[in-house]
Amino acid sequence: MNNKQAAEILSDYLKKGKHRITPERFEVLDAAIEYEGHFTADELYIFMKNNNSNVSRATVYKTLELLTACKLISLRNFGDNMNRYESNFKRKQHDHLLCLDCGRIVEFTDNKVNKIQEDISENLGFTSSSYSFNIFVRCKNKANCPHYND
Amino acid sequence: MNNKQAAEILSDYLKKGKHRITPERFEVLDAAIEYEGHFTADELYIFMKNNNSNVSRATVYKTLELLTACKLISLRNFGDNMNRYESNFKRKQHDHLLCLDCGRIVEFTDNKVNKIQEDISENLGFTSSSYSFNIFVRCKNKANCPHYND
DNA sequence: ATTGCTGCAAAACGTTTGCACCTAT
DNA sequence: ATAGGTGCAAACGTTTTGCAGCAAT
Repeated sequence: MNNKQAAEILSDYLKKGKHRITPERFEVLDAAIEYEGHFTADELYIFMKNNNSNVSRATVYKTLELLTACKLISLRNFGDNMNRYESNFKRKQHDHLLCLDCGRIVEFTDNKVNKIQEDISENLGFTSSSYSFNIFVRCKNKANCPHYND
Repeated sequence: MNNKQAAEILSDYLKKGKHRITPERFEVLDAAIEYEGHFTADELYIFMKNNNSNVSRATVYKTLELLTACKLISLRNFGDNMNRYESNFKRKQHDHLLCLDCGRIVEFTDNKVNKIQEDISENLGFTSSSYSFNIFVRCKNKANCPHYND
C-alpha cells in the first residue's frame, strides 16, 4: 500500500457512508502515515501544526476515528489511559512489548496469539473481533538501557 | 485467602514501607473484596458512600494504588481509558474476553498465554513483568444476548 | 439548498494535586 | 514531635461537544 492507495481506501470509505471528502481528512491521513512510530491524537496535531497545517485539534480527533474505522491506522492502548495510534502503512500485524524501565516499545509477532484469540472466542460462543496483547517488561541489563521511546 | 489474611498482607506491606496503618485503608480493602466484579475507583467510592463510609475519593484512589502494589487487587485496562480493578480474593489468574455487543466480560484462562509472554520477553532480552491480554468479540446470536455487564 | 464539516472555545471526564488539619508512630 | 495521611476543592490532561460559519454534495 502506498499513500495514493491509502487515500483511495479512505475516499471509498467516506463515499460509502454519509461522509464528505474534505482536504482536512487527507491531510490527517498523510500526517499519520508520515509520523514515525506510535502517536496520540494531540501529538499528531502538534506534528501537523509544526508542518504548517491549519487543521484543528477537533478535526484531528474525529478523523483518527474514521481512519481507524477503515483500518488505515490502528488504535493501541498501552495501559496509560491514552489513545495511541499507528499507521498500518507497510506494516504487518504485531503486538507490543513495553519496557517499564526505559520506555522502549518493541514490536513482536507470534502466530500462536491469533490462534488463541480465535479458539477462545469460538469456545465461549462468540465471534472474534480483535484483541489487545501487551507485555510489560524490565530491562535485564540497566547499564545497556538506552532510555529512548518508541 | 480470607479477609483477615488480606488485611494481614496489607498490614505487612504498609509496615515494610514508610506507610501508616490507618482505618481508611482497611475500609477500602474490605470494600474492594466485597465488590462484585470489576470496578473503577469512582465506582468503589460510590459503593462505599452507599455503605455509609466517609472515606474520601482521594483516599480511595491512593489506597487502590497501594492494594495493587501488594497484589491484593489487580489493575485492568479494557481499552476504554479507565483504570478498572478487581480483587484477587479467591481468584486464580485469568484474562478477559469483552463483548462489544452486550458488554459482557467473560474470564478465561489459557496457559499458553503465560508461556508466550515469558518466551517473548526472554527472546528480546528483557525480564517479563506482567502482561495484558484482552479479546474483543461480537455476540454470535444477538437474540440470546442478555445485555448485562460484568 | 441542504446537510455535513470545520474551528474555536468551553465542557466533560476520570484522575491527581495542594494544602490545612489530623493522626499514627 | 514529626512525618505521613486525610478530606476537600481546585487543577490537570485528554477527549468530547455546542455552535456559528463554511464547504461538499
